Amino acid sequence: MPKTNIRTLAKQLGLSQGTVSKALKDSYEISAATKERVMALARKLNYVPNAYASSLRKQKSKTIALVLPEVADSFFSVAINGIESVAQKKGYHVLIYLTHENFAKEKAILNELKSGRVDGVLVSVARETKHPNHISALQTNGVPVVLFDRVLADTITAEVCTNDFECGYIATKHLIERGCRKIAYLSISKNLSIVNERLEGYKKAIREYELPPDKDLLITCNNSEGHNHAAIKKSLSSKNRPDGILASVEKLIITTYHVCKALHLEIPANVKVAGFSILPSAAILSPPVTTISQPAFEIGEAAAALLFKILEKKDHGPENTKIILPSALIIRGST
Amino acid sequence: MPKTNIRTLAKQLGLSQGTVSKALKDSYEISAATKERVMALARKLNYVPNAYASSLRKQKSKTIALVLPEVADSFFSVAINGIESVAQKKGYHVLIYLTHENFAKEKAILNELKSGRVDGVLVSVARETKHPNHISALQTNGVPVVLFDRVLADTITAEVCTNDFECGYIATKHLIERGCRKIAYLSISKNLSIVNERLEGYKKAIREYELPPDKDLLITCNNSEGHNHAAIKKSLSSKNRPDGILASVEKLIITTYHVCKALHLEIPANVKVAGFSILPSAAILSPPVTTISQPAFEIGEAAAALLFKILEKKDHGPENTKIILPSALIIRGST
DNA sequence: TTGAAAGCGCTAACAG
DNA sequence: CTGTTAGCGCTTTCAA
Repeated sequence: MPKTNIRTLAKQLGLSQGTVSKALKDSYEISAATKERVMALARKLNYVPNAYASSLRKQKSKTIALVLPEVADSFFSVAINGIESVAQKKGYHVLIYLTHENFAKEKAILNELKSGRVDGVLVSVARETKHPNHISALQTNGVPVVLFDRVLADTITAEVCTNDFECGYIATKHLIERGCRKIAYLSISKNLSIVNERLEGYKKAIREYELPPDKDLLITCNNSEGHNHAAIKKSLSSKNRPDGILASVEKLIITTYHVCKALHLEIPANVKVAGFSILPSAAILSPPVTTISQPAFEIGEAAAALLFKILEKKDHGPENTKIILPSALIIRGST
Repeated sequence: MPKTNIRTLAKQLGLSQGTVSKALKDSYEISAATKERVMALARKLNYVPNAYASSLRKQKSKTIALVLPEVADSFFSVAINGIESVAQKKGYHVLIYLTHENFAKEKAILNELKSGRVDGVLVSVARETKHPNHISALQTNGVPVVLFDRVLADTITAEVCTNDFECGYIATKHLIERGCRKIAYLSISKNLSIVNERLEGYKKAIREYELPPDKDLLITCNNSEGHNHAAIKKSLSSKNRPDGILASVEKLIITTYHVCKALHLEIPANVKVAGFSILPSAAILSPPVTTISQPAFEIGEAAAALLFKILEKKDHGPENTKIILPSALIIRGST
């Protein structure tokens, strides 16, 4: 069965391609009767327009790309929902790419996206990413970019993120007020601005309460579960072990719990734990973990909405808009 | 800056479009010298081929679609990783669509995918989906489909899933051996074959141990967290409350834990809980939850690999292959 | 209100 | 080894 295309329809109806094309999109130029005939046959033959022919001709793809470090993280899974819901409403398709926190891969992916395959791109950068050059390169090619959550410092890109500095501060303050004096901060990157914002908030609280700053309390984790487990274990086994832990991402909370379990350290008696996360199981962990809970769905939604705003050029110069949505500290048993 | 395309390159090099095209794909017909010149200019002008022009011409898109009920579930997030890793290796792009368990949406999405936008489709069906008609329709249109995890009974589609019947049986048997006599099964659908397979395994164990079958113990949940919470709560509050619970999907485990907490029911003393899940936090819940752990990454990988096999028509008739990967019962504190 | 024709950027068959 | 040419299926002037 040969695919039915516009030509097939046109031939069978004794019309020209152009007329059929216009009829299919309900153009005002076409008579109601003709439209009816065209629609009827299209339905009958189950005509589906070829997406790429149309994209090629119109130079737009009705597709956006979503570039993520990973997907097995509650934040990102929920953010995808927000993004997808907006895209679906707009009739857009979503290409998903995972960088696995790898900068080279991220760069390669963004470079490929210059191909006209997408009209715009949403990015949450990898932990290894330091410079925005690959992002600017894409923008220079006429593909708008919106960063979300994992944004880059000092870029002129549109961005949606949360109040990381403030949350780092509030969470640390909370730990201090619950009696912690040696609070470890678990980072996943030395350069990621979001992680550093949280760290700066942490430092501000430390300063404010005049706790001794301690380099050993700043633990840089990475993408290897084994490495992270070892690093946290080392810290929690040391003589000078921390009595509080602030995890900058979800998986580090889980690793910390595992380490505490292995070392028979009681949470919160021996060490208090808080972290950035929207784990649905946060409240039923043993003990329930205090979290800084990000509005993941809303961030995804806002990022997608902003991208469409740029695509539709409604607003004047939304290319540099920065949107900040607030997170909330949810205190539970671990602190 | 106008986009550089093949014509631009050809003009600047004094070559024909055809030659440039061939040179770019390293065709044996082209001299090394010419290739060098073409490549050099392409690099210099940062030439990126237009994906849609090529797709239109070759009638293939180097793109697959991934149609999922949801993404905020450990199983699906990890499966995406498996799928994406295979796709990336093959140089394919991945379009992601969420049905939110809604059949009409699933149908609409699959219908759209007849547009030539993708070369193949991976589907895990919605809880509402009963018939495979919309899937066959896509296949009839020449788009191969592979179902994974949430497969459909009695289809002639390629499928990758796990040994659900056996796992339902083993998990139920385990609960019985730990002393349960009234085991509730939490379903998310009356028609989903995967859920029913698990249920049949459950029933087999019940029969084998001659426990009284009880309709009230079969609790059908749905997509509404509120409804599920209420249904489970009602059951666990009843006089005849179950002493064991088998949850057919991850989120129902979490809901069950929340309900037990609210009702002050001790797990495992008052009620034992097990469920299908690969929650990374399973071991640090309070108490750690016994799970039937599916090889999510491998399932995703296998599904994608099977799809590519079909696309490449290597094998003879893989269109009807059924692959079953085994899950494992991981016994923890909740039972 | 409809038709004719050009062309989006690329590929592939065929000719030279 | 390189060039010419004819589309892939659709949209969009412009003409009728």
